[in-house]
Amino acid sequence: MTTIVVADDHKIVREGLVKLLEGRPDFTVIGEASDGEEAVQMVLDKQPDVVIMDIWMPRLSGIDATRRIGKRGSQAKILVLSMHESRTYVEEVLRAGASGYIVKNSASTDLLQAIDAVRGGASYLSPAITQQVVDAIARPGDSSPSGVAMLTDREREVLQLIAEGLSSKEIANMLGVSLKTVDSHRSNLMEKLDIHKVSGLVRFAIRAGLVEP
Amino acid sequence: MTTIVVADDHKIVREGLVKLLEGRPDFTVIGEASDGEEAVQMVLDKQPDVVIMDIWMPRLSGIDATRRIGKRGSQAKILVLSMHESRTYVEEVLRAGASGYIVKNSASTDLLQAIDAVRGGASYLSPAITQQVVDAIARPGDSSPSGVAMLTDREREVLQLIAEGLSSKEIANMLGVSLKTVDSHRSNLMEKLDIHKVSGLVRFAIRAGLVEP
DNA sequence: CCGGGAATGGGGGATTCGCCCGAATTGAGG
DNA sequence: CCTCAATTCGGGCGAATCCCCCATTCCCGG
Repeated sequence: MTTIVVADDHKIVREGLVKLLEGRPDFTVIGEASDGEEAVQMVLDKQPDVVIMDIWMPRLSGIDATRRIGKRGSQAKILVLSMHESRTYVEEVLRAGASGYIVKNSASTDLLQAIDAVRGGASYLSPAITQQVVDAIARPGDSSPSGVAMLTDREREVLQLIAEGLSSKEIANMLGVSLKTVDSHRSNLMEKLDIHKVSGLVRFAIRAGLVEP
Repeated sequence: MTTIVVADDHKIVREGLVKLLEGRPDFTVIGEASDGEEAVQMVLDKQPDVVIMDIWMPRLSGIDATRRIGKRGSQAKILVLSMHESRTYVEEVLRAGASGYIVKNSASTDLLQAIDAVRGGASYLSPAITQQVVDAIARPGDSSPSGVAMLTDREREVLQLIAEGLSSKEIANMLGVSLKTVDSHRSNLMEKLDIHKVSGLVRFAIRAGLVEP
């Protein structure tokens, strides 16, 4: 028996995934989350065997959620679901602690196969991206994917929320911290990225895969 | 004999195009422009038969430049060159008055063929995107390209420059108008699009194809 | 010929941003 | 144990943004 949590901001996608998973009697979906924060809470609460995590999510990206879950000591295996095949995402995701990366183009049988793989402690990467990962390993020198790696978890979160259009005050309320703290993070990440305008931050966040265009 | 103006912000691309065009003795490149403003001036000045126009350009996008050239009564046929194959761009471009749309992936023979076509008063669309245009025509109901159509030329320019990271003051200097005028345009376009944050404007401009991510 | 949209310009004010200065706490790692 | 990075929070200030109000000029279409 394998217990599963599904995290995706699109309800229809979630429902479709659940339907797919119901095809396997030994799979049980024990929870659904519609954003990163909710996913983290749910995983820590219900301790599933596997988490199917969308990479794009409001409030907290799938990458950050993955990072947090790992940091809190959960044993849940995380399988990241993405519509993109570019190398930068894959590296970020794996560095964040995910066990698998599967593109949304994959066949449903691939998804089931991927779940079995990560459940058993193995890794799973979609065929479409394995080659790119191999390429990345082949030349580890240029490991500056886009600059996101320079940022801390909190800074990445703040950057994402800025790019989503929230003001510092709104971000402060959402994260439950002071306006001044958000302002510090904003200053620090601007310094690190050497981008000093909102417009530049938004474009960077899009390129880095933190928000949708 | 066909006279041609080439407009592209990348020097190497321009030079490559010129080399390609030199293969045809009946083609003469009579000018090169590195941005939209320069392209408009040059076309009005030299009255070429055909303009090869990149869709991405600083100061003034290829779409806006096309729209202006048509408005000034020039008889030049405009062939838009783009690296993107998505439908929204094509619609915008054709609505702006271009005679052709060719993707940068095309073979050089296709480019020459396209020039001949527009020179003769015909239209040319890259094979890769014709199907998408047919689809768009098949269901004319959803003719809400993205909202850019609601904006005036000037507003689109200002939006592009905002998304490129310029402040209102810098935009005013670049366009040679008052800060207050830019501020007016900014307010008006935000009202029209119902987007009241810089981050939202940047994402919109990227989706609309005005700036690169 | 006249209305209206577009572009131009201006005053003023509330709010936010960007950056300067500072400091306390916490936790991971040498 | 001690250090350092991360995170938290504050005060203040100049600049920029955003949103009102307003006017003039020009040009296009009815």
